[in-house]
Amino acid sequence: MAKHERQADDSAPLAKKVRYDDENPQELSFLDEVKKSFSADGADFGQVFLSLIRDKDQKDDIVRFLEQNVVCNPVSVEMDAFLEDENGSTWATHDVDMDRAWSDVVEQLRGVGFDDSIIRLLSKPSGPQKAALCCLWHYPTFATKKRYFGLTLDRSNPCLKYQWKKIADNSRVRTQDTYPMRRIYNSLGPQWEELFANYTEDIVNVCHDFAKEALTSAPFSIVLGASNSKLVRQLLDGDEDLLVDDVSLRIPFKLFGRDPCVVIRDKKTRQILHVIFFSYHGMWFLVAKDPIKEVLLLHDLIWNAACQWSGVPIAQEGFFSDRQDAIPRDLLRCIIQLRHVEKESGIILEHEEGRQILSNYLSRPEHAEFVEKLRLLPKEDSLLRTVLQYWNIKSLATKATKNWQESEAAQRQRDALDKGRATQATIKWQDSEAAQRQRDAVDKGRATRATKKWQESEAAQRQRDALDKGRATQAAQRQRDALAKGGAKGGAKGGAKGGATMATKKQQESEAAQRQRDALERRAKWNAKRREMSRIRLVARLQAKLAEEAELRRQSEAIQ
DNA sequence: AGAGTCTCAATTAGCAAACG
DNA sequence: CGTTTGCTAATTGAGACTCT
Repeated sequence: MAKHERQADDSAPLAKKVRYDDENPQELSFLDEVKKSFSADGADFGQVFLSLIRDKDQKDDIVRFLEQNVVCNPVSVEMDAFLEDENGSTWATHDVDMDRAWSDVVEQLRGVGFDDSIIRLLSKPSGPQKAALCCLWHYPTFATKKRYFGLTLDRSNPCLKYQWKKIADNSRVRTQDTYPMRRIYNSLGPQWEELFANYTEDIVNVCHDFAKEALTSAPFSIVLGASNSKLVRQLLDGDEDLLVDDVSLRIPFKLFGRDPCVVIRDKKTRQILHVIFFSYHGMWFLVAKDPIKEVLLLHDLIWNAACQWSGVPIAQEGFFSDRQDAIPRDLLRCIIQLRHVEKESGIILEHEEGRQILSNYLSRPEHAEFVEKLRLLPKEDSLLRTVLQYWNIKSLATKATKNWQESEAAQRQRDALDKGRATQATIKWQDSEAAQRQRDAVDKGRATRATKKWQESEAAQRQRDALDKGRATQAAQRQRDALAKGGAKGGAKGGAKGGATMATKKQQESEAAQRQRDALERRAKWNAKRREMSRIRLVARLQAKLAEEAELRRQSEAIQ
């Protein structure tokens, strides 16, 4: 501790800061950073975005559109409260108009063949029916705490969490899935056909109508993901009364092959009715596609402008841009997440897709050898699991180094493991649910070994061999001991007199059975006592050890 | 003397934490 | 997530050991 303070007193960072302050009295704000990056201008994010628009008339139209009042019925409930209601049998209410619209959709889906087992997997839009901003996502997955009767703005899902964190208050935001059916994530999309066969078209139509209603009832929208980007243009292009007008921007890249903004006009009056932004899906921020700084900045700009114009408070102006350094760690979280889905569904992620997600990581020269091995992996084997195992090998290598073993982290782990063992040995822990689960597991293990399948398995054979080996070792040891003692002692064992007492009368038989039962009972009592004693000894041993180490630490600290 | 316990080995399953 | 260590308990069985 004192060391740290001394380091701080060395005032190296302080000196640097003073120098920095002298040269640069004002640190670059995030808005300035965005402006500089796109050579743009403006006093806020909305103005900066407008300054990027190439067509002057289009820009003026948008400015006129922005002067209109935003009509909205914000919700007044806690929008994530539904996550706590684990056994609810219907969807949480945010807004009565939305409830009406939603039950209508549910009825339509029921009408085209959905039964209750599928209905409960539907995810209802969050927020008001009449919203200032609409965030349109693609479809919900099983990566959630609330799989039945869930809502779209679900912060227990890694992707939706991005919206939850970016936006401080979603009460004016309608967050909706184009396809509200919970499906296992797949690169090919939801694949309705396999589930709904002949009804697919009807179902898709219901979803599309609802999605279109969401977009056309809000003045501003953010549409997420490549599939949605294509679909939304299609839906609105197909409307006779509407005109989709691309907004050309002065930026050096495209999103989904286009500019990330369109305005929707009334075909007759050419008046702007909606402004729609396109954004990468949350998954894009999770995986290690090389995150070009400008793309991240543009996402912040789009979301900030959309929020500003619709009167929605932003939590972090630079939320997407600031994530850059977090990507390596998030890649692992992402893989764990995907592996979780694999295990749950039993469906293995396509190797090609996995390679894409990992492309950044795998392209590093130190992994070349591993990449070669990965190429040979049979396609029915999980790529994710293989990668995790690879990571695990590296983790073991680290732990095998003297450096790690002597580190504080290693000491922390040793202490923690001791502490864990001590808690497991306490009476309190043994009464806990975890202990019960463990006991159940022991039973389960026993049951497994009782099966014919296990007994005929290779593992069982290995066990039998090991037992034989153990016995042989013991026999050899005995022989050596006997020889060492001089051999004379080895006595005649008692003869086999078992058969002689074979009962001839029923009474004798029952008495023998009784004796046997008594013996078993006595044995059980003894066992229990023995377990209790060993438990007490263990607790004492561990506590003594912990106390000893604590004392040592105390002493060494005192010396320092 | 006889009842009860312990020993060797590997395996089942779970828990406590750490790392990648 | 997957893997590690060292603990919980049980199983196999024969022989040695301990307690009553």
